[in-house]
Amino acid sequence: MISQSIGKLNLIFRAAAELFAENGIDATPTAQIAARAGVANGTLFHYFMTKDDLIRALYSVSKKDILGAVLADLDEKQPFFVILHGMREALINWTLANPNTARFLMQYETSPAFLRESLSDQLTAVLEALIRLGIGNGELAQLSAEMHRNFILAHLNDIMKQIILNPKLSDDYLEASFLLIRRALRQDKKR
Amino acid sequence: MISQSIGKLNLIFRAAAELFAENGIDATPTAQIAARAGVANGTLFHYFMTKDDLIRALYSVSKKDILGAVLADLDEKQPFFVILHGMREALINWTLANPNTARFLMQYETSPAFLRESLSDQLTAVLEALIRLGIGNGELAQLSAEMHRNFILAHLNDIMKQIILNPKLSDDYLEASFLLIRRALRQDKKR
Amino acid sequence: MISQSIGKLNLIFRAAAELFAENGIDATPTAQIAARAGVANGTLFHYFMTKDDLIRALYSVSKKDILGAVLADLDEKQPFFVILHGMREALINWTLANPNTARFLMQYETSPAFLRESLSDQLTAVLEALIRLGIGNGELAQLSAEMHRNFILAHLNDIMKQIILNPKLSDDYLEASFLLIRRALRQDKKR
Amino acid sequence: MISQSIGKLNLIFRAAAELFAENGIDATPTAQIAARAGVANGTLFHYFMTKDDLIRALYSVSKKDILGAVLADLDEKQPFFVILHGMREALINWTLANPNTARFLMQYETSPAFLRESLSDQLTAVLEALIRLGIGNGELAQLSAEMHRNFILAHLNDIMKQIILNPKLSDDYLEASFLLIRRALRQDKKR
DNA sequence: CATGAATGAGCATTCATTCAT
DNA sequence: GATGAATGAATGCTCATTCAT
Repeated sequence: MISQSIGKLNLIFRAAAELFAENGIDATPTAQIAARAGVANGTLFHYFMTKDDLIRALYSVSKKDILGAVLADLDEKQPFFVILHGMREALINWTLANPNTARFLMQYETSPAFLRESLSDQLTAVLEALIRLGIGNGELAQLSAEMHRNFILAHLNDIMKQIILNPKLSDDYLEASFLLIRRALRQDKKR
Repeated sequence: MISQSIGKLNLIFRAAAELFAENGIDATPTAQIAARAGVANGTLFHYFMTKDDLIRALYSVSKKDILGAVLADLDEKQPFFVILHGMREALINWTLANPNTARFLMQYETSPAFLRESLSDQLTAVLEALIRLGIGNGELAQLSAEMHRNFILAHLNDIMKQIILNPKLSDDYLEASFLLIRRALRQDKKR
Repeated sequence: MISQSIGKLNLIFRAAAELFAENGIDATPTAQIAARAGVANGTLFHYFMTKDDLIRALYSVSKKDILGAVLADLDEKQPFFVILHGMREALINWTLANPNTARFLMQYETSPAFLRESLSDQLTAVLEALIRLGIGNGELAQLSAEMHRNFILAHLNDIMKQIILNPKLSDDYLEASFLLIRRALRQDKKR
Repeated sequence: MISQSIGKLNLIFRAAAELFAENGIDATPTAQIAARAGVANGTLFHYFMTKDDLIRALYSVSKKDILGAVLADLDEKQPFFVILHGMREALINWTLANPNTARFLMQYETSPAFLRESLSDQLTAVLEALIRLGIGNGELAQLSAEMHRNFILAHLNDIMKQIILNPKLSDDYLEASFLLIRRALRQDKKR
């Protein structure tokens, strides 16, 4: 057994994401997760005290992963829509590479348990900072940063959902839809 | 027994919507639904053969209700954005009046069970028809009806979610956000 | 509605016998019996206070019916084996005509509830009387009436089971098997 | 834990046989079986996926046991009726030693679920082979092996039932009843 | 008599969690 | 750490029985 060990913990995470995506979080027994991960039933509870712990840990790890991907290589010197386009592209690629995790995230963030927390994440903060810059330098319309942010987040969320339902979404469609965002948010050329 | 009978079936529907919204669909035992509805446990299964049947029936009824509200009083003679604005207003009012049902709908439509069906509803059809008219008479940009439709549905979905999280969302905010949609989709004045 | 009424009670009896034979006594819900009988659920409990009452009543009626058939036209003047052959023939015909009731009887008489009673019926009595006559006049072997009786009852029971499993049992087989009984029980010709 | 462990599985089998014999298969809740076996409710379902699985497994095990007992020490060199007598004795002893299992077997083999299968077991096969030998060497009457077999099986079944109802059945009775079988089946001395 | 909606105790089964090995 | 047998509280569902109409 030289080193094929991905680590049981990661095997569990992977199995959980798969099964949560396929059958739903509540509909997935821990025994099934352990089985697909190839570990014993009890092993899962060595890593996570409760099933809920596993869910929250998976959420935390996944969120960090997706944010890392979206916020990487972010060059604040670029124009706003160039940055946004890059972020969106990163999001799309991550979703294509991690469809199960994406589906798990969408599912979890709609659950009553999660909505009660309704935490604002790092993306919100970065986005708002960029938006303020964009409004300041005349790229974006004179609207509240909140409005811009919500609009953008709604779009990103929607794109993610569409990718999940149809991974072969054409580049043409994606580019055209980005144009709509741009038209909505940019400062009017004249006056 | 003067006449306070809303009917046990509706009591069950109401109780289910409440509890599903509060605690989640899977986290709600049928016994709890029956208790809150004020009926015996077995009565629930007199109306619905399984818990899943109840869920689907509630979804079906709720969907019909929300669509009825949104598509009522629809005057096709009006300009596109006037119609759209009216539909959005109806949606907002319905959501404010039926917050539990709204939360149930959002939850159910994210579930793997539902995504497998991924049915397109009456709203999709009506919207596409209106969009074609709008494109035809120059109100809307020369983009695919599909693109317009997805953009609008994403917005409506987002507004609904925001209303649920914050029912006191200001009219100013709502009007401004509608403007963004309009800017994105309208035909550019000048060529 | 001139007179097609077989009477709800008999409809219930018939439906119960059918379903008990098909699926087992315990596996048959009263609701199903009522449904097949074409009466309302509650109606069944107008005729029988409990399901158990229905079962016992059906047993009582069925037992009377089968005994009536087997003991009819019994001519005590005839030789023992002629009488026995006639009784067996009546039993076979009754079983062929009432397969469901026959299956119900066999099922019920094996149930722990019934075995606790272990009542001896009219057939036992009649048989023992005939046996004593047969022993007396030299037709039957000099064995206890109990032994003869058990032997005969075991055979009748077995024939009934075989008819149920295979209604087309040939006459040749039946006649040959009767010969075996006769050989077993008759008085040896020579001393 | 010195060694009194009979194994939970066997504890469950034993408890099930007892309760099935006492109260009937359908009338026995799994919770009661688990309780009498001294294990937790869930443990039963660790060994058997469903109650029906438990029933079938108990039947399979019991049938193997009784057949093992009846077919052991079978010396084909002996005359037919000596062999048959030995088999019957083994059956009687097994029934006396395992009354609960015996009652369970009789109950189960009368159930509609079982009758649908109506499998012929190893005993049938062995018996038929012996019968053919017996017919061949002139011990048995010139009748079909099927007829002999059914006659014998009916008798064995009846003896088992009598033992269950009255374990103190006298040896005299048993021997006399065996004589009847012999008279029925043996080849007539004189041509 | 007849109905069938309503009841609730009872049951099979599930599953997160524990723990001795 | 790792295992998986064992646990028992929780849950969906069944069904004999009741009763108002």
